Amino acid sequence: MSTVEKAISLLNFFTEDEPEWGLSDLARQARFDKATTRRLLVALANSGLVEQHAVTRRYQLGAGLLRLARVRESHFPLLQVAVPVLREVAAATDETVHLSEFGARGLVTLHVEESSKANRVSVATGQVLPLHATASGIAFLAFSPAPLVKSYLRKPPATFTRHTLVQPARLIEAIETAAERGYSQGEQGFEDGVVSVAAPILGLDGYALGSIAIAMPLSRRTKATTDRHIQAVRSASDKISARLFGEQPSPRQSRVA
Amino acid sequence: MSTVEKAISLLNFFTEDEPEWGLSDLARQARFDKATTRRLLVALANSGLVEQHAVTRRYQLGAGLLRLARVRESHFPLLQVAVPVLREVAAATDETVHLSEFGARGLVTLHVEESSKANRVSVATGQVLPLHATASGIAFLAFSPAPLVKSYLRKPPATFTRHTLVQPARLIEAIETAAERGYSQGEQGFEDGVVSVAAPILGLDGYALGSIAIAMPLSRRTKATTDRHIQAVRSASDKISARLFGEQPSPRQSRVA
DNA sequence: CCGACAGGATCATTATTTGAACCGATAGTT
DNA sequence: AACTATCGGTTCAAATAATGATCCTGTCGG
Repeated sequence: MSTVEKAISLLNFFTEDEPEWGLSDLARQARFDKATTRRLLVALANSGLVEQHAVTRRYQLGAGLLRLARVRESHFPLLQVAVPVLREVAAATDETVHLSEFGARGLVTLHVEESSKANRVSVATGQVLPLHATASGIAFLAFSPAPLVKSYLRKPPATFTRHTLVQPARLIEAIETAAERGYSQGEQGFEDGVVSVAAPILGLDGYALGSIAIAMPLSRRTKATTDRHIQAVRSASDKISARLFGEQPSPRQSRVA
Repeated sequence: MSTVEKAISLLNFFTEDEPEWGLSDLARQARFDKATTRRLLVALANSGLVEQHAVTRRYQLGAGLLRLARVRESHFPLLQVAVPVLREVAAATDETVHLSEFGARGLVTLHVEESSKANRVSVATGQVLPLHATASGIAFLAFSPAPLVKSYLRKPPATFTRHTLVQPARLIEAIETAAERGYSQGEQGFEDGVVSVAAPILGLDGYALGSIAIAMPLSRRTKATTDRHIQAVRSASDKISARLFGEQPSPRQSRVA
């Protein structure tokens, strides 16, 4: 881990739930030396990525992030474009809808619109979704370049529930079905009692850059709702791609077999 | 400059106007060695702060920034709170309104609402405002801890126009007037032909954390508009503080003399 | 008054970063 | 077809920056 990566890894300890850290606390949590942690924080503070409260001496994320995030969004307005669409879908289905993007850390949840029902599926922003165990992941893989899929399949997949697909043959089957149909279905692969449908969000090159999914408790599933969700998730994904690029990218399914 | 600071400084080359960079270009611009630049970019990419386009090999800001910016905003929603207020002020005055926050780099412009008039003042987000030469800066200094003000006054101030206040005595006078009145007025101190009024945005500790300003071309100034702008900027600043903290912080003027 | 823990500073040791040179690929130019 | 100029990316000895045990100081609660 390079020094830079260490410094940035500190940023990831700041969350909605714990937006402020004291030096010693953070050092313990990150398992860095206190002096090291402090030097990294000072560097981050000099760059405006964190700020230190003058009185409490605690650290929090800095204003510099706002500018950077804004630049990113103005160049590639995924959130701006997708969030309203997610809202629509959430309103229409009243189930939890989430958007994820594939990046260095994996398939990361970027935004969640939760159902208003008491019995609902909760997903945390920032959470990394295992590709083989979630509908989002399968939808993503189904429209990814073959090398990426193959290299992912080489690693032994983690088991989360009794339903997690772990045999490569079954996984490949799921990916191919999703590639044919343009959407995927999750069957309690990540969490017991949760089912979901997902569609890829395609980039201009025709490969998936992320996915959108609707998740619901198994207890509420019926043929009718599933069908509606499939419709909703597919048209939402199309809408997002179209609004991002001004045109509909032509899909490039991965042929794994 | 630490390695971490170098890496983060690379991020600042990505702007609305130049959101993508090739390796060699960026290395030249940042005056780092190509190998160094690449290692830093790889570290940033591993952390999700930049992304590399698989085909063009060019780099752009990454999705990780969105999550971090969101955490920051949910903890301290300055933009969420202030932008609507700025919009109101801009609509009411039809002049350029801008918000700045004090951080490591200085007083940084966070958001701008521009006037709809053809002849208007333009301010760039991300721009650092010299404290002694702008209304925003004076308003900020007038409500800053005395040590900060004193250490700033020690440095010889830069001259931007014939009107820039550079004599310490005059500067102190301006700061004290602003502290008394609760707002400051800029008289072409930074740019010829531009006048502005600004008010501090107070933190819970009573010290300024930034400021809000209305800027207009000198040619449009009248006693009446100035008075309206002063009213507007003061009530906007109060509103922002109140919405941020749920109460009105009691101001702490700096006593410099 | 004391102990515990906080944030911060120091500096010899150590490990990471650095950059000139190099590679292979691509795109004009002659 | 050969030449040239770039590009992104890699290598490795030399140089520099990061590290962490230790110390300092202030604050809090008992």
